[in-house]
This record gives sequence, structure tokens and C-alpha cells, in this order.
Amino acid sequence: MENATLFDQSYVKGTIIRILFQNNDNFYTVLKAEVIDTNEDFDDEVTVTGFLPQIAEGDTYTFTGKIILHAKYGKQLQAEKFEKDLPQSKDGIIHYLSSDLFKGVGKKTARTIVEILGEDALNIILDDKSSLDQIPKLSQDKKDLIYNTINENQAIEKVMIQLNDWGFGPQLAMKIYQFYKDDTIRVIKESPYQLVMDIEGIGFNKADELARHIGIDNNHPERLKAALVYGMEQASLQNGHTYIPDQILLETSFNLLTKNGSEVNPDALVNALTELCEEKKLLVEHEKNIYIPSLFYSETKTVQILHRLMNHQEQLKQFEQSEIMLAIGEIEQLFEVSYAEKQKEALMQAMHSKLMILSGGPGTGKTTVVRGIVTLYAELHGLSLDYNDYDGQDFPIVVAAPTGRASKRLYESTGLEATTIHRLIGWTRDNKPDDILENEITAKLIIIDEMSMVDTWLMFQLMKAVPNDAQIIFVGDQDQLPSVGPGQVFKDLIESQIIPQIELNEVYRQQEGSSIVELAHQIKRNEPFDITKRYSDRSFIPCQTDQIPEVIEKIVTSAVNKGYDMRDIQVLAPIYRGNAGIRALNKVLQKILNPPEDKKREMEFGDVVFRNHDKVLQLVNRPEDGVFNGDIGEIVGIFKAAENALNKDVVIVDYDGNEVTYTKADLIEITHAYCCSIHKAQGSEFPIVIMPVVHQYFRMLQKNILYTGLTRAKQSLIFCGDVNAFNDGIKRLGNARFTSFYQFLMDYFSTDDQKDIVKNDSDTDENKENEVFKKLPFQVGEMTEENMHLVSPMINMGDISPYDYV
DNA sequence: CTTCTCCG
Repeated sequence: MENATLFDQSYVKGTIIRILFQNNDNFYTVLKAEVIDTNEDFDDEVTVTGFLPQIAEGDTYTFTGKIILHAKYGKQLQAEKFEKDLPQSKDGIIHYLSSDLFKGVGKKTARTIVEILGEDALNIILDDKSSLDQIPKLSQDKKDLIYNTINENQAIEKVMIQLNDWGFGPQLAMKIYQFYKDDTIRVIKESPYQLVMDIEGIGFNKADELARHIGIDNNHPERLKAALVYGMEQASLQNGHTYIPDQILLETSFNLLTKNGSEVNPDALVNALTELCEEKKLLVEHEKNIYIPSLFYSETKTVQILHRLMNHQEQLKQFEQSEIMLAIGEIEQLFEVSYAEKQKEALMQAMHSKLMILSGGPGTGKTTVVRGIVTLYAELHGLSLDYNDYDGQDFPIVVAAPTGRASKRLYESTGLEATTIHRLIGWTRDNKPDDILENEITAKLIIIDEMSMVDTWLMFQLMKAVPNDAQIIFVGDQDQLPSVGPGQVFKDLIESQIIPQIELNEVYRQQEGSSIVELAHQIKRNEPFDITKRYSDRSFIPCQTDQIPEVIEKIVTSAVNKGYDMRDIQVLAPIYRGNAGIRALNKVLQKILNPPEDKKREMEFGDVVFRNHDKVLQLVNRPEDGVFNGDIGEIVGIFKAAENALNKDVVIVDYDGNEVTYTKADLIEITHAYCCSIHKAQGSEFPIVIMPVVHQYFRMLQKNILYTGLTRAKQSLIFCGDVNAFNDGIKRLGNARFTSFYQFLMDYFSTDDQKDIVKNDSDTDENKENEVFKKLPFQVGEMTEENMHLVSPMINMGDISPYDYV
């Protein structure tokens, strides 16, 4: 989005010739217009795209937005604002009012209207219908007709313009309009806070600003509720909690409500929370834990499904131990590997577990074992792993992961058609997290990799799609970065120990005696270590923050002199901004590793220059080209439009032999990769990793981030910066997440009564199950007069933080 | 302060 400001605002005034495409759900429109006026060099015709209302061919509009280069269709205007040209002149209005749109209104009446109401007649009528009373000899029918017709033609646009004035962008404005339709302006004026509840992407602050403008009371229940709901959403979406204790919610909401100096009554806030729970907009459990309902349902329902699946254990085909061992031996020969004891144990376990967890840090051989499991399963069940042999029949094994890139790696390691979990279960853009998706997975063996990245909603949706007769294996590393979405599903699942689990903890990837591995283990086990101690494969170069670029330059130069090339060297930093941030370092590194030369081609995009042989990082999934978010490649060609068949400026990027073509507009999808974020590097490894660590990164200096970064190094690890920043960071656990999945698992799997409920539940059909989903699977404490005292008013809450509760 | 998926 930041790039948007790099482009000047462009406008086109034009008459619509043809509407090429319009999506009726969101009004995404592509149209051709004849140019009347523009500040761009469009010829007589222009293609305009945007979220536009039902606009008619023949109408004249002024579109404002930015010029983009579409891969297929070339230069077009992406409209952010649009305005219909109302007839401006008296003649224009007369012509308009006497047109076919206004049946029964003749030239004479039209002229009278303009004479009396003036050039602004149309707007005057729209603002106040009774202004037509001034027109003599006009029947009520005609007044209605004139008003309604102008209104229908203008309603959406007026709403959009008003929303625009209030500061909403075009897509958001259309989303708001879609929700409230003609009531938009009324609803917002009456209760702008409704936006926080109804429209994703509108926060409390935005609504509050609007509300102050309109003059809504500081203690208005809607205001208080909005702050509470927003506080909940922040807690879940920003901090990853699936619930928060009421006191924390009350405190954060109170701070939010009063930060602009307005006074808020704490009792009123507590009442607002009670009401929200009564209205089921929020849930309260254990009389103090507050949930967004969909997260509560996801956690509880996932527990039930896991339990139900465990109860279908008997459907698994059992094999003799000797038979499995024999097959494992064959596979060892086939792949020319020799499995360690723990790995063999994992293979055995996988053959007779309904549900199983396979965990382990980087380099412990999870991939090897997964490949082994697939082959062993096929061998024992006498199945072919060739898709051609199935011809329309369901393939018995499915492998999936939460990200596109992880699924690509799964494909590479297993040879199976791996997908993202979302694709597997049919989760599309339009689905909300608690929608009930109908897709059922048809495979008998389901393997999910990178489980640490699965959040609470995705876990529920996934489990919902698992059939009773399937086996499922969860694979992952609980020490990696937590899921983006709420929860810590994998960690909770492991800690509950309700599922058989094998942890691989021997490292095969790095050589024995590697001090990098040793460091990783020490960090993992909270053992003391000296980060400044020099080893052959690891060191820490102390320096100031502003020396970072210079120090990195020295390290890289010396590595290059030793014969390493840029693909071997990866600089990892946690943040983009600042003089030691990713962006700044990329500029420095490009200069060293790929300096400009006379004949070396370049293409500018925004404030970066892409140069032939640049190392680049893909930022979004492009499954059709086999490139995924996080893939690193090298620019191998830059061509001008005149030089190629596409007739467009293009950049060619090579991803390990897979060459992908980017038009100029596509360049938004890539960035320089000399330095990349630690988050993006998760799942990759590099011979040499250089990690600057300085206080500037303060917020991001946390144990699992540092751990993830340093474990990317295969041969050599070089830190630079502030030793204290590292040592402080390694002690910080990031924000601990409040989740109840673990507790629900423990409760549910230990009580016989509940097991009975689940058995009955599993016998019922889908509809019944959906019914159960709507009800509360656990007894939920509602806030009543009797237990109100348990929700403490906001006394002495100044110093409470989530850390006090964990 | 960073991170994911979904395709109109």
C-alpha cells in the first residue's frame, strides 16, 4: 500500500462506452470510457477499474485514481474516487428532467423547475423533497416520480461521496454500502460505532472520530460496547489470544475510551460488557474469561471432533510389527537411507495411530520421516502412489500445509500433490472463520505439515473436514514462530498429551559438534551460554547501530572474497524500518553484491531499482507459476517492450530453474532479498547467516524470533550489534497467548460423562452436528445479577498486564 | 513490530 503514494493522482473524465465486467457481489467493475478530459496521455479510449456502483453506459463520470499496468490489458486507470457529472447547465438539467427517465415530465415543467430552484435544482430536490412544493401545478405523483428517480440515480453515488468525505477508501466504502445499502448514511449518523461491529477493517478509533464529529455522548452504550468489541478483536487478531480475562478487557477498553480525554463511567462499561454477553456478541466462560464467540466454538468443537475421531480407532487396519519392520527395511534400501531408532518409532506409530503428532526442530529429519510414512503406508496397504492409476477415484493420501510455500516443499519431499489447507477444505475469500464449510476430505491418510502455523479457526475448519475413517498426522516444530491468527493450537495439543506423539530431537542436518546446533539447544532448554564466545562456525561482532551497514558490508565482502556467492549469504533482520532495518540493508547489500555496471540492465519501481542478477523475494502466492510467498530467486533478464513478444516491459526471475515473467505492474509482488525478515525466512536455510541484533529492533527481539533466525544457518552464523540486546531478547517470550484449547482438551478427555455426549454426537447426522455447533458445547457462565460481583469494577487496575496472569 | 490464507 505504501507504494500508492509514489504515484501521482490521475483523473479521467469520460463517457462510459461499455461495461466489460461487473461483479454483482462487490461491484468490482471494468469499463471502457471515451475520454473527455484527463491529465494522462490516454488516447480517446480508456479502461477504468474499481469498485463502482451500477453505472450506466452513456453516463459521464470523473474518475480519480492511479495508473496501473495490467499484465494482459496494458495501461488502465484504477479508480479510487468517482463522481457522476450531474447536468450542470440549465439546459442540461432541463434536458435531463424532460428525458425518458421522467415519464410525463415535459420541457415546460422542467424549465419551470430550473427557473424556480436554479442551477442547483437537482441537489436541492435531493436534499429536500418538499422543495418541489414550490413548483406550481405539480401533482404529488410527479413530485414522487421526480424525487425518486433522481434519488435512485444518485443514491449510491451520494453515499459513496459522503463516505469518501468521511475518509473511507473506495473498497471500504463499497463494503459499507453493501452492508447497509440505502440506510448507510442514516445508520452511520445514528450510530457510527455500528461500523466497528459490522464492518471488518473499521476500528474503534475511526468510528470514534466520526462519532465525536456527530456529537455522541462519551458514555453512550454503543460507544462503550464498540470499545469492548474492538478490544476483544485487538486481543485476538493482534495478540493471538483466544480469550482474555474480563479485567484486562475492561482495562484496555477503558484506556481506549479515555485516551482522548473523555470521561467514562466504569460501571457503565461493566454494564456494556454484560449486555454484550447477553446479546451473545461476546461470550463469558468461567465467569471471567471473555471470548469472541467463533473462537470459543472453534476451540470447543475441535476438542469434540478430536475425541470423536479417537473413538473411531477400530476402523484402522492393524499390521504385525514384523510386517512393518520388514517394509521399513525395504524403504531404507529404496531411498538409500538408514532411519534412526526414533525415526523408526515414528514410522511404526504412524501406521497404527488414528491421530499422531510428529514434532522436532530444524534438521531433525521430519521431512525424511514424512516421506517414509507416505511410502510405508502405500506399501502396507498395497496402494499405488501414481495419480494416473486412480482415474477419477479418490487418491488415498493427502498432504497439506498452512502456507503455499510449505505445501510446495511438501510436494517436493513427498512427490504428492500438496495443497494449502485452505484449498483442501475449500476456504475462500468470502468465508468467515466460523462459516460451516461443507467439503469433506476424501483421503484415508491426512498429513498436515508446519502445524505451528495453524491457528484456532483453521484447525477447527480442518478438523471439521476430516472423515471418521481417516488417519491424521500433525507435523511441526513448536519452537518456531506462532501462528499469525489466534491461538497456539500445536503447542496446546502437544502439552495436553492426548494424542500419541513422537519428538525427533537428534540433529542430522548440521555436522556433529556444530556450535550453532549447540546454541539452538541451549536456547531451547533455557541453559546458559556465552554468545560472545568465538567458534569456527559462529561469532558475534559488537558494534553500534549506525555501524551495522558498514560491518555487514565488511562481513559480506570477506565472504565473497572467500568464494561464496550471494545465494549462500543471507542477512536476516526482524524489521523493515530504520537505518539497520531490512530496507536500508538491502540498499547497502545490493551495492556490494550487485553493483551497477555499464551494460547491466535495470528497471525502476517505486523507490527501488531492480537490476539484472538481483536476488529477489516473492511476497504473495502465484500457484499458477509455481512460485510462493517467501520463495527466493534471481533476476535473469530485463527486457523492454520493443524487445519481446509480449510487447511489455518485463523482468524475468529464475527460481531454481523455474523462470517466471513479471510485467512492471507485477513488480509489486517482489522485493530485494539480500536481507529479509526472519519471519519470511522461516522454512528456509542458508550456508551463511548474518544476523544484526540491535536495540532498534526492541519489540521484535524475542526468543522464538531469534531462535528461528539463528537456526536458519547451516555452516556459519555471524551476529553483529549489541550483545545486551541479544541477551535481553532471548529472555523475552513475546506476548504469551491466552488460550483455553489445552484446558478444554484436558477436561473433555478426562470426564466420562462428556465422552458419552460425544458418542451420541458422533452418531448423529451432519445437520444435528451443526445444531450442536450453534449451541454451547460447554456450560457457559452467563453474567447474571448473582455473579455480577465477580466482574470487578475498574478499581486498582492500573498495573495489570497479561503477564500477570501467565 | 511482524506474519497467513482465500480469487473477483
